[in-house]
Amino acid sequence: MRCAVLFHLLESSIEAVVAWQRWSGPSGGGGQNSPRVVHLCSLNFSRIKPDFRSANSNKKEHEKKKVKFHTKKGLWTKEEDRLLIDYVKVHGKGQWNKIANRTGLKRCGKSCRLRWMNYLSPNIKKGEFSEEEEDLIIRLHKLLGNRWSLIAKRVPGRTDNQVKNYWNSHLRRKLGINDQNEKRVYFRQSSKQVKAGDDHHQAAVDPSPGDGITSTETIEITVDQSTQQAIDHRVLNDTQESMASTSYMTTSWIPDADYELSTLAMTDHFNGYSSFDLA
DNA sequence: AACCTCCTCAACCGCGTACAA
DNA sequence: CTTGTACGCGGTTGAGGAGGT
Repeated sequence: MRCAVLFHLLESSIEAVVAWQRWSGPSGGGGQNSPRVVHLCSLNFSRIKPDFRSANSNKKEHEKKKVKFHTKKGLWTKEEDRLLIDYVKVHGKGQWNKIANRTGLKRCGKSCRLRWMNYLSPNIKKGEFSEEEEDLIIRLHKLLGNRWSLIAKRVPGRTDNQVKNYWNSHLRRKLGINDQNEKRVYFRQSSKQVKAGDDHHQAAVDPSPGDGITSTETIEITVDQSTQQAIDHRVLNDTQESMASTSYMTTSWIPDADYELSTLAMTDHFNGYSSFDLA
């Protein structure tokens, strides 16, 4: 019994760390996607530039205005698609900003990339989501939250945009989630900081559909110091074990995505099924 | 048939990091 | 170190279609 509780707390702790990573980034949403790295024991902020936004904003405004006069917006026509497909056949993916010059297509590079990645690429599966895909998305979302790119990487043939849209239009309603009553669970730790410099020791965890918590409930779990140390120790050991066969151990730096997929495997283990089923 | 409402999803937007010059 | 460019991500928007009245 005590063991089961410990595992539960351990799982919660892992999810809290993942959630904190997700929630602690600079506001605006974009920063959590690129290959950010986290330190195994102490999270390191040195790679995050303090005020990069202001440095870039003027330049980007200028860029935006410049582009606005020349680029077309809105839905793509078949002819535009054909031009883009022909371009990729010849030049491959990348260099999206050069497409306009090379093909006469009046679209910005960003738009071209998006069109290819989300629609034209032959690897994309179209049509209805299967029950297996749906189940997979639900489970992955439970663990990773709105990290659509990470989720999409584990749903073959589906793009982050497809997964995101499917979640927002189908699964949210199916699971009874809406903006007003999205569940948010808080873990309070009495003696151990989850987040560097955070005196309140709180980490918000994404809503977990189907976990039996009603929509308006808030759960607070208080963990005493010794228990927390045991959890920390166990988390560290298990994480290191899971990484033991990889080169990550040589530096103890882990790419963000791999860290989370490792976490996924661990939590799957505690849930009673293997993450290999997910692939 | 006309109008309205709701839903879906492709596309846009803002912001982030990486990297080369 | 700064600047410019490229690329990637999540949140949001809005056109267009479906269904109801």
